[in-house]
Amino acid sequence: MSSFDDSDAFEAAARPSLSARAMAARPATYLDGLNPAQREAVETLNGPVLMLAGAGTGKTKALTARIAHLLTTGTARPNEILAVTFTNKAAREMKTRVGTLLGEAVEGLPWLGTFHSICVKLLRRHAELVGINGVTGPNGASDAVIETATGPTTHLKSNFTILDTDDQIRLLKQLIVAAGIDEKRWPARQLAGVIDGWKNRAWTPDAVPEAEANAFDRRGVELYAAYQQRLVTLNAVDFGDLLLHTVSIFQNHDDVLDQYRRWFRYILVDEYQDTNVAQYLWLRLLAGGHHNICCVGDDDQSIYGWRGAEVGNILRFEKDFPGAHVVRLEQNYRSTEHILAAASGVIAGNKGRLGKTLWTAAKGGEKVRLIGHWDGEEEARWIGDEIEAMQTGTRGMDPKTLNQMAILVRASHQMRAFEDRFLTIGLPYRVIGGPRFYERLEIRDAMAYFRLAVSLDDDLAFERIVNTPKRGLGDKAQQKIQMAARQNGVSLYEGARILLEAKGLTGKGAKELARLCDGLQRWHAITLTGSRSHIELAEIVLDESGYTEHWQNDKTPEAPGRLENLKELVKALENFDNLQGFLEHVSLIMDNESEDAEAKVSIMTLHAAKGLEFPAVFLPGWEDGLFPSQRSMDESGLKGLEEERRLAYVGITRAEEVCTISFAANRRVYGQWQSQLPSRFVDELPEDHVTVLTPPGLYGGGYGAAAPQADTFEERVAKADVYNSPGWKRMQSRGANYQTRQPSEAKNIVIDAEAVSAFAQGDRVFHQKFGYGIVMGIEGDKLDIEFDKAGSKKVVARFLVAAAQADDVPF
DNA sequence: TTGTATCTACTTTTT
DNA sequence: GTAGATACAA
Repeated sequence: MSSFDDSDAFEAAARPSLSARAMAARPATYLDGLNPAQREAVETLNGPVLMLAGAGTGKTKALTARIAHLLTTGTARPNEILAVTFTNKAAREMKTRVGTLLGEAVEGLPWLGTFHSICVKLLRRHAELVGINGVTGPNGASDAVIETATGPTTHLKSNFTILDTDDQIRLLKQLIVAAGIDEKRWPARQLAGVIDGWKNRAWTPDAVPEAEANAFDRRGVELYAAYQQRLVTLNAVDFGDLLLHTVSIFQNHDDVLDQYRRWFRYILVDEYQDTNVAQYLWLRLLAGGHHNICCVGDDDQSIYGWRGAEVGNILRFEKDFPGAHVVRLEQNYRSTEHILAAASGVIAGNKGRLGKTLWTAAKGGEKVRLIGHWDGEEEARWIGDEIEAMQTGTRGMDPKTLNQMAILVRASHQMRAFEDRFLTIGLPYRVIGGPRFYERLEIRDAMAYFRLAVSLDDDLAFERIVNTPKRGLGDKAQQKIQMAARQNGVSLYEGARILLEAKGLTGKGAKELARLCDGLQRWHAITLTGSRSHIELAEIVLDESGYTEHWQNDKTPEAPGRLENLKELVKALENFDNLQGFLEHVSLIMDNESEDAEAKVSIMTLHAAKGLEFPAVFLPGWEDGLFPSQRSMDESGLKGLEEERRLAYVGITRAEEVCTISFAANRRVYGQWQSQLPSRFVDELPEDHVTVLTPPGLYGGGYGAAAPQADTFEERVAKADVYNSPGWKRMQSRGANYQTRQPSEAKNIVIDAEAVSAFAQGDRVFHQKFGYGIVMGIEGDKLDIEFDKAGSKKVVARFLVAAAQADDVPF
C-alpha cells in the first residue's frame, strides 16, 4: 500500500511502464460490449465531452473504457490523466476496473482520486503560496531542501494538518467565546455551516459579497476572517480550504496554473452534477488550455445541493465549453421494467430537467412493492422478517443472499430501529457510512499524541490530550496553561513548561503535567534522531502516555473494540516510512471499508447509496416530513422538494429486481410518538407498476387500521423508564467532545404496578430495548422474564421486573 | 477536579 | 432518545 508515496508523481512521467504495457493490450477487451453511445463517449478523445448518463446505464464502464482508450492509443500517459471522483470508493473502483481492462497494470494513474485527495497533493506542494506552511526552506518554498538533524538533507513538503468537522467546530467555539459573542445566538455548528457554504462558493473572507455578509450580521464574516487567521497560525486547513486554497493558487499564480495545464492533458470528472462552485472553477481553470475535459453526470441524480453543488454546472456545460460533444446514455441495464417505470414516474414530477428517456430491453419482473405499517418498529420487524424469508425465496421470487439486499434510509437516525431489530433476531447487517475509522474518539486521541510527538507546537493536539487520560488538569489548570502560552507568545507545550517553571501549578496536576511534558519531549527527540522505528515510537507513546492503560481500565462495552482500533492504527503505520508521512495521509486512507466475508444486509443512507446497486432494496420511512424531509422543504422550498424527489429517484433506481417502499402511520420523533402521513412521493408512483402488500401486523391491519387500545401491557412495558431503574447505570465523561451514557447489563426493569398485574405466566411480551420475551413467573409484584438474547435466537437472558412505586414512574 | 443528576435543544444528507 | 450544558455533591 505504498502507493500513497507523495513523491513527485510528475517526475514519473518519464517512465511509460503502464502505457507501454497497455499498448500491448488488445483494444477489443475494453471496447467489447459497449453500445454505440458508450462507444462514442469513449472514442471522442479530444475536446469537451459531456456524457449524460442515466441511472444504471453503464457510465462507470464507459468512463473506465475511456481511460483505457487514452492509455492504449498512447494519447496520454498515466500521469497526464486527471480523473476526479467524489468518493474514495468510486476512485478505488475505477482504478481496479482500469486495471482489469488493461491486465494487471494498476500502478500509475497517480491523479485518479477525489477532489479532496488531489487537492491535498497539490496543496502540499504549494501551501506557502497561501501562507500556510510549517516547514519553510531558504526561499520560503515548501519543497525546499532543508538541513535537519537526521542527515545532510531531507526533502520536505508542507506539513499542514487537516482539520475535520469536530476540530473545526471546537476552534470556532473558541473564537466565538473570545469575541465575546453569545454562543446561543451564534452556535459554532451553524457558523461552521455558513463558512463552509462560503468556501464552497470559493469566497475568501474579503470576497464574501455584501448582501451575503449583511445577512449574517457582518459578524459572520469577521469570525470567518478570524478563523482563517487562526488556521494559518495553527498551520492547518479544513476540508473547504483544500479546494479554496487550490483555486486561489490557480487564480493568482499563472505560472503554477500553466504548469498543471501542461501536465494534466486529459481531465475526466465523474458525477459532474455534484460539483460545487469551487470545484467548477477549479476544473474550468485546469481545462482552460486544451478543453480536453470529459464530464459525466446525471442531472436527475443531483442530491448534494445542500453541500453547494450546482446542477447549473451540468446544464451550462455546453456554454462553458463551446463545441462540446454531448452523448446521452439512456439504455438501462440494471433494473426491471417496473422499477425503471416507477422511478421515471416519480422523477417526472420535477421541472427543469435536461430530460432523458431511460429504457430497458428487459421485460417483466417484480412490480415495485408498497406497504404501510402501524409504526416504525413494526416496519423494522416486517422488513427483518421479509429479509429472512427472501433468503430462502418468498412470494415466488428467487432466493437472495444477504449481500444482495440493502435498506436505504433518508436520515441516519432511522437506522437504529433496524439495528435494534436485527440484533434481536440475530440478522447480520453492516452499516455503511457510519463514523469513519479516523473519526473515532480513540483514533483521534492517538493521532493527537502522534502529532504532538512530531511537532511540539501543535496546540490543537495538545488541547485534546492534556487531560486524556485524566491527569487532574481541569478547566482551571488548562486556562493557566493557555495564559502562560499567550503571555509569552509560545505554544501550549512551551506555555506548560513555563508555568511549571514558575510553580504556577501544584500538587497532582503539576506532577502529571511535568510527566506529560517530559514524555512529549522524549518522544519528539525520537522522531528527530530516529533511534526507534516509527512503529515502536507509536507504541511507546501510547503506553507511556497512559492512553492504552486508560482504555484497559475502562469497563464500558466499547473499550475492547477501542483497543482493537488502536492496534489497527499502529498496524497501519507499517505502510509508511515515518510518522510524518502517516499523518499526512491517514485521513485519506483509513477508510473503514473492511471487506468482510460474512454475508450481511447493508443499511445506509440514500446519499451513501449513490452509485451502488442491489438485487433487493428496501426504502422505509416514506412519510411526509421525513421523506421528503421537512427541513429541506422549509429551507429550500420547491428546490428542496425537487432534490428530495431526485433522492427518491436515486433510491428506486438502486434496485435491480425487487424494490420495496414502506411507510408507517406512527413514528417516534425525539422520543415522542407522532402520527405520520404517507409521503407525497408514494402517490406519485405510477399505479400500473406497483403492488400493494398487506402487513400481517400485530394490530392486524397496518396503515389505516384502527388504533390499538392504548396501554396494552406491551406498551406499558415499552414505556418503562429503563434508565432510571435499579441495575441501570449511567455513565458520562466530561470533556469537550464526548459524553456518553451507557446502561450496564440490566437486572431490573421498572414498570408501573398496575402493569405488573396485567401479566400472566407464559405471556409473550415485547420490550423496546430487549425485544421479545416470555413471562416465566410472577412473585408478588415481580415478574421473571426471559428475553430473547440479542445476536442469537436462543433465549438466554433472564430479567427480574420489579414494580415501581407509584411516583417512580412518570406516566 | 471529577462524578452524577437534570435540563434543554435538537436529527437531513458528506468530502 | 440523545448529547451537551449546567449545577452541585463528593
